[in-house]
Amino acid sequence: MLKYQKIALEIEKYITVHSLKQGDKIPVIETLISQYKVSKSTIIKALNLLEDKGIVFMVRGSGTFVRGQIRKGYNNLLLTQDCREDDSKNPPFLRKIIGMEIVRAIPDVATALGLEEDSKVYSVRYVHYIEKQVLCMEQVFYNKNIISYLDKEIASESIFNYLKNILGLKIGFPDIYINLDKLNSEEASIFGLNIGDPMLCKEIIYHLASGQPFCYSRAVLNYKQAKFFIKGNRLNSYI
Amino acid sequence: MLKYQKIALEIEKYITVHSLKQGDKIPVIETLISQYKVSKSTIIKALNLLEDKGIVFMVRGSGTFVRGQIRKGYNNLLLTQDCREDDSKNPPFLRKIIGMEIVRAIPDVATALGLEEDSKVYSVRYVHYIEKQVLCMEQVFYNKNIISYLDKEIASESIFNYLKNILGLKIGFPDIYINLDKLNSEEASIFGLNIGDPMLCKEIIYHLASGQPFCYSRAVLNYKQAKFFIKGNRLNSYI
DNA sequence: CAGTGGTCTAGACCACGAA
DNA sequence: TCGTGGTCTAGACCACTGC
Repeated sequence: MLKYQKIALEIEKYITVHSLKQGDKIPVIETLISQYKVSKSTIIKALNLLEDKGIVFMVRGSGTFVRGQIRKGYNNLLLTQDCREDDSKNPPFLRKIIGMEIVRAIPDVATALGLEEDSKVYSVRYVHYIEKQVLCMEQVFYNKNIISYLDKEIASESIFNYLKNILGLKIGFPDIYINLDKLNSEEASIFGLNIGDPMLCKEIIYHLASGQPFCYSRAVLNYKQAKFFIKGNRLNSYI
Repeated sequence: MLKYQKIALEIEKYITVHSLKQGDKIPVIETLISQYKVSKSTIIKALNLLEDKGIVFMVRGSGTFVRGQIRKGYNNLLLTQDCREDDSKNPPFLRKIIGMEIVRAIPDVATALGLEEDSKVYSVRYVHYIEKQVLCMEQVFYNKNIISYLDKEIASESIFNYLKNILGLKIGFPDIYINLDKLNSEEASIFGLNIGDPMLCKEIIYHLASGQPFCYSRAVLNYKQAKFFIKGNRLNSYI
């Protein structure tokens, strides 16, 4: 683990153990330099990392401060393809595989993964539950040329860890798409909602570090649970 | 304008004028160093900026490459409180003020802006159109202690430019919240949709660079137009 | 093993906020 | 004016990709 990542983690821990709240100040850069015995750039890089994650904000001439918590019940839109973060404050989150097969890519899937139509892909279907209520139905496609082997056991755990640790793949960046529609009859019956009720469709295309897309996830979410937040940064403020 | 920002802009322009596509390589860092006559760190900072904006991705040992374009009809979720980016490829985007007044903050607004209940705030209501169709209804609240004067003329233009350039305020970071619901009768009639049809509610709390919230926007969007994308980065990939 | 991105350093100098 | 964050430099050294 790199120095600046490690320092970022420790500062994050510092904020937790001191129960710092929105607006509380964390030690100044000079202090952190002598505490961690690294150069100024390294400290700034660590703090920038925390700023990008929405944990602190830095004010020139004044200091570095803790950024506020988010409304209850909202989930980080950027973090996972899941519907809810699984932390101790929220009710437990459950995921079940309801099917895994090798299929031929339909046009949408082929486009997302940059493949020829009818190429072989793994298809894995999940249902996500929260307190026995259906939250989200997800279908995930993996490019079989890249992930040559997959089974139900691997798919039940963290596939991405398998890809990283066992296959040695390097995960890069996701493209995320959001749109709205009405539930069809099949979806409505699974969610226990009515036909025509709102639903949110969240599609994610994951790329390897090399830029090649390898995973396409399409999730349909129960509108009552589809609550998300994003902590923007300076970049996102150019109105 | 800072060196690294300027260089980032020029590289962005370079990509445009050379019509570079997904996966195309841009000049290596050494080349950019001698071209712009700056240090390596400055070039890397410029490229990191472009990477954060989702314009390029960098692969160690290999090079820096252009990141792909996004599906048509989808809008950047992070960029504005508006519903659609106003570029030449999309149909023109129109915004109309339908009311401006000074009101007392109701609890939701007071919480968002960190004010006492019943504090004075500006309320500005907009309707956003796309090709004569109603896209989005937005109500924006400004803390009157920070923005002491506002009028309809200013509110019709870019308020944020007014805040930056005339009032000298420094804009910081936004908190963005997304949730779904059904249209009520009033909303349905404005959109020309049916009661109970889906809608997306997008709330944004804008903070000054000092961390103080100064603006709270609540927008209700036509579900047929509520199509968004986000270009994630490495950070967003820890599944 | 050459080419390329990435980390880290030490230090000069700048820009901004608060007193 | 002083404390604090931010830019920029020059260069050493490291880590990964692809030939």
